[in-house]
Amino acid sequence: MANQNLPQIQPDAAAWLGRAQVADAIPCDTCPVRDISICSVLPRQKRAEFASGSHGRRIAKGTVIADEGATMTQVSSVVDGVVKLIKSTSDGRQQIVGLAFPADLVGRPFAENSEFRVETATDVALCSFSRSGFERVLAENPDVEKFMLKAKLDEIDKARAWMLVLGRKSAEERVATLLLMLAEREAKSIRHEGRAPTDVTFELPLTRAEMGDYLGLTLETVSRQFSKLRDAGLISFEDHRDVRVPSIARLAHVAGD
Amino acid sequence: MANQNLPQIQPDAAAWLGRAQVADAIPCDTCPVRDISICSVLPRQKRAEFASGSHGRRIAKGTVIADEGATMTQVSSVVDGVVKLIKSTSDGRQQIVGLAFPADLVGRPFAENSEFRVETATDVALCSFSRSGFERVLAENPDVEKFMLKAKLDEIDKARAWMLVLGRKSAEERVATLLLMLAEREAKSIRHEGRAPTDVTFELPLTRAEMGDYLGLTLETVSRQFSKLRDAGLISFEDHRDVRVPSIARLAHVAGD
DNA sequence: CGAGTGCTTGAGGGAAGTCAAGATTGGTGG
DNA sequence: CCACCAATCTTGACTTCCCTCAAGCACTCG
Repeated sequence: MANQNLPQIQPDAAAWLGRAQVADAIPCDTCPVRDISICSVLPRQKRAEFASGSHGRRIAKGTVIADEGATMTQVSSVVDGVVKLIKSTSDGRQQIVGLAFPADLVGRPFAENSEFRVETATDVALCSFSRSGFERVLAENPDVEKFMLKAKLDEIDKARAWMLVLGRKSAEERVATLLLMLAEREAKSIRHEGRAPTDVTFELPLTRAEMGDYLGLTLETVSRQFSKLRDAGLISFEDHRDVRVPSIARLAHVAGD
Repeated sequence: MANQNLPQIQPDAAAWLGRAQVADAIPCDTCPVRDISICSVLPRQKRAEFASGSHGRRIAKGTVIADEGATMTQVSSVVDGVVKLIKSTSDGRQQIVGLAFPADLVGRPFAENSEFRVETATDVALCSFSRSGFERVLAENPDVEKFMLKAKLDEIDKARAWMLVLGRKSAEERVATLLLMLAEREAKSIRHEGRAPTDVTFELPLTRAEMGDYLGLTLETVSRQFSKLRDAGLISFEDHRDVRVPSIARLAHVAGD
């Protein structure tokens, strides 16, 4: 019960930002999510403000953007990487209650404090508004508000779908469900010419411990289920981080629902 | 694993509506949620349309308003009673992924089909728009859209908070968390003169099986935990449905987070 | 090359699930 | 009004799945 993967030390973001290979921010016109993120409905001038001098600014893996219960003054769009939303009990158990992928928004308009810890799972690129600035944009641009409402309605559906995973699925089904979600995301992202592939290879954005925290399992159970799925031929590994899913359909079958 | 509380037969709503004690709908001007529901920002004329000739129309307990995956043409505000949102696996396991209380909205604008089954847990009173009508109201009334966005942002926070319950809490903590939620709701509702009480008595809106489905437990485990909490003096029963919580604070302590 | 981090695997235990039997309650019809 | 039936709830005995604790391996980075 008093288990879990306690908060890790947070690296020095400033130092990280100085590292050569990540110094460059992503400009709007080559932004990978410019057509599907909130920017697609943002007036040109507001978009410039959103990116606020540092289009797609880089944040190191493991950086805590906001603590649970703490003030959060920014609303951001994820341009690249994965962000974790984490809730904890007083005795240190923690649960990842959401993941934000590119084009998703993190931050909470109309509320002073964050309901959960917001922490980068990978190196991340963000575009940010101040919360008040974002609220002003919402009030002045009906299209933006409608976009946000639709996005949040989708987010609720996804959160509720995950409640079925946490409440009723076996360890094997949970792990398969997560892999399926990542595999489908990957398949969709590479459906350039023609249809989406059924055989995909991708890098896991989370450690075993993080996957446990997302799935309501321990890291050992996650590891065991990976081995089981590997032995059953449903997945294979290059190394611990790179997975191949030869048949998304077969994986979906194991995932349950 | 292949457990769970299968769908019950749905009573004849028409017959039910004919019953004497429930024939009367609730008119707007005595509506218990007129100041806090979406009606508080709805123009007078739209409000009349929302209630559409049958202000606070009555629906029998156990009625399925929409099936998982089926078309849902209405968006409704709960005036009285409790509505369950249920997701299922193919083999019949089910999870209540949300409860809608008075002033909450049920239904999904901007989507044809419902992501989950929507079913009344108690006798319920509703006000409804057609989905298309509701979308029009949203487009034409920025205040309404803003109200909806804020409501949905709160709903996401609540759904995420519940993910911590499902992913990381023990059976005892889960049951205590549910009781705490209901007790706090009750305390808030009767804080007429002065402050909210710390000792409350209320009727459980769900059966043991339904509570199990909400908490990711079996009905037997829910029952056992009730007995345990009773023996510990944290709750007491009039009968199986009426609970007294003598100290909300003590219950909150057991609930964890 | 040693320390740190992340991952895997094994052995054992415990919390919750499953199966089963009764008790209680509430609704219905005689 | 009472008797019966179905639904709901409680409790017990047993089982199982996942957690806990522990050891060891692989890879990366000073």
